Amino acid sequence: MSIKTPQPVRGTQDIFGPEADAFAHVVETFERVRRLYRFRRVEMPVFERTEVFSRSLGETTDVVSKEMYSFEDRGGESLTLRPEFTAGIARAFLTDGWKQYAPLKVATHGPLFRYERPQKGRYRQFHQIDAEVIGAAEPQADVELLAMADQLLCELGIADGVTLNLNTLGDADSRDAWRAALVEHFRGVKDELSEDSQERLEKNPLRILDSKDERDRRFVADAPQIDRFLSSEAQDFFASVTGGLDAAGVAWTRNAALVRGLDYYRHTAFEFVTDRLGAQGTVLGGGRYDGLMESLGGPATPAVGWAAGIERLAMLVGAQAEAPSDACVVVEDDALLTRGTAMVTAIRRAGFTAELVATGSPRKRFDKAVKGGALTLFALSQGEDGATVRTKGDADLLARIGQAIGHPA
RNA sequence: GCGAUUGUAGCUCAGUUGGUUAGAGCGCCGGUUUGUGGUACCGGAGGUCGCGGGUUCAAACCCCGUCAAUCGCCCCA
Repeated sequence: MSIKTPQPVRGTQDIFGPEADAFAHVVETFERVRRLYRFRRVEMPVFERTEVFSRSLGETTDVVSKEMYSFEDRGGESLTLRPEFTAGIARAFLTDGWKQYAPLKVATHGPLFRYERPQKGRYRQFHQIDAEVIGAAEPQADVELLAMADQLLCELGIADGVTLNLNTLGDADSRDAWRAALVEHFRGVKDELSEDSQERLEKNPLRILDSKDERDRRFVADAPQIDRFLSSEAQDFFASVTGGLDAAGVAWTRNAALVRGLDYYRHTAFEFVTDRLGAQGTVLGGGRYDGLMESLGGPATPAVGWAAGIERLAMLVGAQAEAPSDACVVVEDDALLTRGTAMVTAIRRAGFTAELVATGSPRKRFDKAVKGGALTLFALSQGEDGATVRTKGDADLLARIGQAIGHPA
């Protein structure tokens, strides 16, 4: 009587009907494209020891302290629901000896969990597709990965209005020098920056570059560029990536303000961005993370990868109209229910999609079936001279189904 | 963590300056009509107006709190 129905957990979603079909379409397209590029499928655990993520992300960041779903299991072990794929795959590469397969191209997809405030295209349980190349130091790996991403977006039909923003963070030395120059630059005008950016100056100065505040934008425009600090090796690497993209016919735009917060990122950083999703414009993002394996206690191992939110891709794809049923069997007289059951089963076994309508007022069942939108109808009714089957719909399909189930159309 | 907006039937929404028994469309259930037929009509079920206080003779409506959703900020692996 007074039992309260449990409400869904904040930030979770129940995906249904056309939206669920759009979701499935994204995953199916990803699976197909990933095979074209010969990326191998991996299935990963949904949870890991907390260190897998805390070591790779850095112990002190907000990300680790506030935005992970962590809990203790019965043995007192701290575990965490995966907030990303990369760290878990890197762990598996080390613990499962996948080095023997290097360079290893893998792809996966599934749910991820982040304790964040939900908003458009952002949920606490969300879903990503993911692709990684581990053990490949060459810029060709970056190019292949980006070409695959580009092809995926094209095949999903959402490439229009989506642009590939590309940047390089250089190697570790380049990056450190650039960072120091940025801090110096912004410290000079600290009082004129937004409150948020004054904080960022201490915690995460690179983030000032993509501040949305007008007060910051003026100073971002003439901030020092990474290019001035790139070693010649880093310049060569980036030139190879852009050259490869041009050769592959992948359009890109240089975005010198595109950064990554974590130190393990090196060289290539990229995001496919759209203006059609409000504040959550990044549709697919990734980069080269040559420094990650060492933070997990492994040997220096170059790697590059990307991930994309399935929900966001599905929103761009748009709700998919559900395919109509090939046939609908209508039982207009309850005496014919067994016959209707036999017929609908036969149709399905013959490989046609079919629905059975046999409930509610018999007189209204036919209308209900028509509204259901099936391509053909088989209506069973009891007349003066016994049971009759009336049909309606696409003549060719009626004939094929009729033949398959041994019933003349 | 912060801000804005929104919470009325299963869904989409009306609801006047606060005023009697809170409505419509769709959907659902039943009946009549039609009988190769997506029609039309009649009827029915379904709401503690998110929740809790307050103001008032009287609150869906005004005030406070709270919860939730949406969008944005922060953050973004």
